[in-house]
Amino acid sequence: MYFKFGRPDVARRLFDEMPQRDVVSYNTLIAGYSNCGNLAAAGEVFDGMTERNPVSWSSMIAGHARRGDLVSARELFDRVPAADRNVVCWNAMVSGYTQNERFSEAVKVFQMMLQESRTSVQPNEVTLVSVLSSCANLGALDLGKWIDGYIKKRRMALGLFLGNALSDMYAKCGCIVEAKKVFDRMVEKDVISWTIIISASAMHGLSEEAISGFHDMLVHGIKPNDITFMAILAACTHGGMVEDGLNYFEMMSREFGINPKVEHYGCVVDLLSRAGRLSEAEDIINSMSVPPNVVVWGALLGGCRIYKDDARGERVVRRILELDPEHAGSYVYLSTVYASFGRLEEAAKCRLKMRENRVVKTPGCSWIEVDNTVHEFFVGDRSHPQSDKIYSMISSLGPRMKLAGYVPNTSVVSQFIDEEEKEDALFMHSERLAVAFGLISTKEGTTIRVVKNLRVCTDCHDAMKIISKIVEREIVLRDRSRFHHFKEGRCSCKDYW
DNA sequence: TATTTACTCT
Repeated sequence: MYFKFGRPDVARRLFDEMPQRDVVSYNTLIAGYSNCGNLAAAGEVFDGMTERNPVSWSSMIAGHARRGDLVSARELFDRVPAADRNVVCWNAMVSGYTQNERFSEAVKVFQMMLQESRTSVQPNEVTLVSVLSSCANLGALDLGKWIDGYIKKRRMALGLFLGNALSDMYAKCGCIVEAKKVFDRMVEKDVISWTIIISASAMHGLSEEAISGFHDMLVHGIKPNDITFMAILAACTHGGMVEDGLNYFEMMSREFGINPKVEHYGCVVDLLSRAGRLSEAEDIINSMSVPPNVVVWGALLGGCRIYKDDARGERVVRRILELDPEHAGSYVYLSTVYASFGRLEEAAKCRLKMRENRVVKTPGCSWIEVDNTVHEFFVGDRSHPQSDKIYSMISSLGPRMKLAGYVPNTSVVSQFIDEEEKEDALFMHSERLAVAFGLISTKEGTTIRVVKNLRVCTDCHDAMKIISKIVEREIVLRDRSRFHHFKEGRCSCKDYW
């Protein structure tokens, strides 16, 4: 109780004054310290215990995981005596990885658990919710489907948590129909269930469905929250429905009393910027009720890049670098703009600054699930065991793609861009590697599903359209914010993204 | 006394 009031000192005094202390009193103290992030104190108490139970262990594991220290969490987990390693200990480890975006590790631990669980513990709802969340992030549809089967086999109830996690997994793995089926099967639905469906429609470019989902939700008496509005704004952005988006943005505070956060401004600025309404977007930033962050300015910068508004772009970059001198996107943008004008000296200065400030770009990474295994590819990756086959598949596609009308993006700019960019151009983008691997390792005609950590570039987007046509395969590519369904030379996003 | 779902830009 005193921990909840932010008074660990009082809690500790009470503990020290107790006439006798059992394992429960120790555990309470550990949980208290660990909840308020004081792992040093928690560890001291833990180390001093003569007798521990699963509660002591899981509190410690969860405490470290919450602070992002997965190494310590895992060390503790590996030290848990077999007799104490109950389902909550496993869950603390799986959810620890999930919450720290270490999705593959979460899946690995879950698979370890299944190995052991034949004799001892069985996964429960909490385990499955965490693993499903990891599957959703990884786009691991096979494992997700397996878990769906497991839920059915064990006749587990589809409560709010499990139903939402399952529905979201299907949505993020590209199966929006399945996601809706799960949603329909759920007896009880909350704001999260509805938000998942709205956001799923948005991700798949089904703006109308997202909007009708929003209104259905209101009819069912569920109040939208701030995240629901993020989903509906994203739907408008992906569909290019600017006026609708602006209306929902206004409705949010006027009708639902939700004050826009910096995230909502991010959505609206993105909405306007992608549609080319750059000065309106800039006006919004300059009149925001909360200070704009790098994300908001970054959304406007994206618009400046698409619509080649260099003057505004320069202004925006200056604001971004004030907030984050290491903002990689700004430097890349600047060097491209300078180079396109032939201002090579400025471009070179820009590269120098990047090096001085140790700017690190997030490397492009894509992954594909084949036979229950997630295969990961980075830009220009040659580390995959089947690398030779992958690259020869790509080369063999080349001439066929050109015949079908594919023109690689060899604009003048590419000669002047910085070294890293050049590497990108020379090496293969990760999504092509993943798709090529899919082509050589799956049956003819099956859909290829790839997930990418960044947005797909125009060149790869063109390439994917052509590939889908010449190999007669559907390619489903999930990028950072949405799905592209490539089929017969076309993309579901209608080239607006 | 311990563990669980949706989230803006590059």
